Amino acid sequence: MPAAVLELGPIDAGEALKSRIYLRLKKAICSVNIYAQRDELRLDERQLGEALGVSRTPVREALVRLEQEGFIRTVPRKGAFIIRKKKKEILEMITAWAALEGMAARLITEHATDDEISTLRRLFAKFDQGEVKARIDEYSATNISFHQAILQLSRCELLNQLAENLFIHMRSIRMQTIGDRDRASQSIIDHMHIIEALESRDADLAERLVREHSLNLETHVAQHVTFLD
Amino acid sequence: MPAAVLELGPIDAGEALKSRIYLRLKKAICSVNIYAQRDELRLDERQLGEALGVSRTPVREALVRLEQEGFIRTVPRKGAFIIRKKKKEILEMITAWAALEGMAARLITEHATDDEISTLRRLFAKFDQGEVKARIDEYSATNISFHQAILQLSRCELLNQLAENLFIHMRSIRMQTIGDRDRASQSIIDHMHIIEALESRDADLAERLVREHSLNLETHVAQHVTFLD
DNA sequence: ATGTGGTATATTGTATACCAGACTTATTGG
DNA sequence: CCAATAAGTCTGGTATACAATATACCACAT
Repeated sequence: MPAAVLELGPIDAGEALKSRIYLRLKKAICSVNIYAQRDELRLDERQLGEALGVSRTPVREALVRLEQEGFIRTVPRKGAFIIRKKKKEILEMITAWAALEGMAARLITEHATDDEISTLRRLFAKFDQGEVKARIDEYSATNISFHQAILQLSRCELLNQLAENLFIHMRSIRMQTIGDRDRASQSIIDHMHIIEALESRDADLAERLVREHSLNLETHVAQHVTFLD
Repeated sequence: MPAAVLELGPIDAGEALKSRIYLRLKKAICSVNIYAQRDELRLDERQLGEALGVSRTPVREALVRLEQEGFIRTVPRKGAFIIRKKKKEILEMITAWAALEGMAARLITEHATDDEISTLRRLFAKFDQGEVKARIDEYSATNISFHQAILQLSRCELLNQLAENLFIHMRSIRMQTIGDRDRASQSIIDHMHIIEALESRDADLAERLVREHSLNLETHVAQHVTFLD
């Protein structure tokens, strides 16, 4: 008598508690506007464990991960504090981001198909030039999608991952600066030039445009962002 | 009676146990030639704790950090295994490295003093062209110093840190490939061109030379390194 | 002989207990 | 009243105990 053959996917036994706690905490930390608080928020292990219904052990392991990623800072015998990034650090992140995304653009000119590149153009199809300012929130989301798409199309997992890690920290900055002056209008123009460079497979130009686009943000933040520090 | 004033360096009470364990394990992992082993090495928590004279708890927290940095992989209920990098992953690391170091070179042309740049040249003063092959180990060390110096002179802490993390994983690769063919001779020529570009404050040229130098390594690894996978 | 299933063992995941350092507060001496 | 010190509490660091699960081995049945 032959055994029955059932279609069974592997059960999700994995994802340990510590990983789920890590994700929960990360989301919670990212959604707190740290810069509105007067001083750095402390995370109490016992309190967190109680709130999540677990013991301190997995909470601590999640905290170690968050520390390693730069979200929190643990001071021996004092506790874990959500890090408030210094302006200098934000600027450095944008610099590193510029380097990574520039390389991604270069790779796209070498590896991506025309079809893939055309998806970038379609992202902005729903925006007419004039509309951008009116639908600023929607545009901000599209803007973020554009940059993530660049990284993904590079087909370089590591570039994507490194940039994503930086991006999480910069997310709030990006959203708060997109509305400044006429940055949104300029942004969409830059993006179109980048797309054109990618379409014409001009690696040097694409890299330069992407880099300069990011470094413009850096200059803007350096000059006009005041809520840091 | 005045208390005696003793010259005491600050005791290393700060650095928590988990951090010291982390460093020890990291060093140990890096010094193992993983690619010589037949299959992935497993790290036994209890055994490690016993060897270090501590309990499993701080060992586990060190392992979490190592996992997050990509040195090990922990499988639930099975343990922690030293990761053997795939060739594809090594190539991606070199790509990301090229992007970061290229940006560092660009920053140097903008921020570094002539004096700082001249320290790069002095690194190679002790090598005559012909000598390089003979003193290959010494040159390999100098080579590594050169690249680290580029990152440090950029004055961008983050670039330096990101690149350093990549570098640790690539260290063994770099040392094993420097001896191949006439890579060492070509290397020193490339380095001199890079230094010249930095001295003439040509940002675009310096970035390009640095990037191409790294991407040459990538091509070499892609073509000639066989002990991965 | 081989394959299936159960049990024993080893090892990780989680919880708890205990310790040490830091901050707070109260008390005492000036 | 102020300052300094000591005690108490709070919190993180570490160790240990307990639970869950994977692996290996062995017995039994086919």
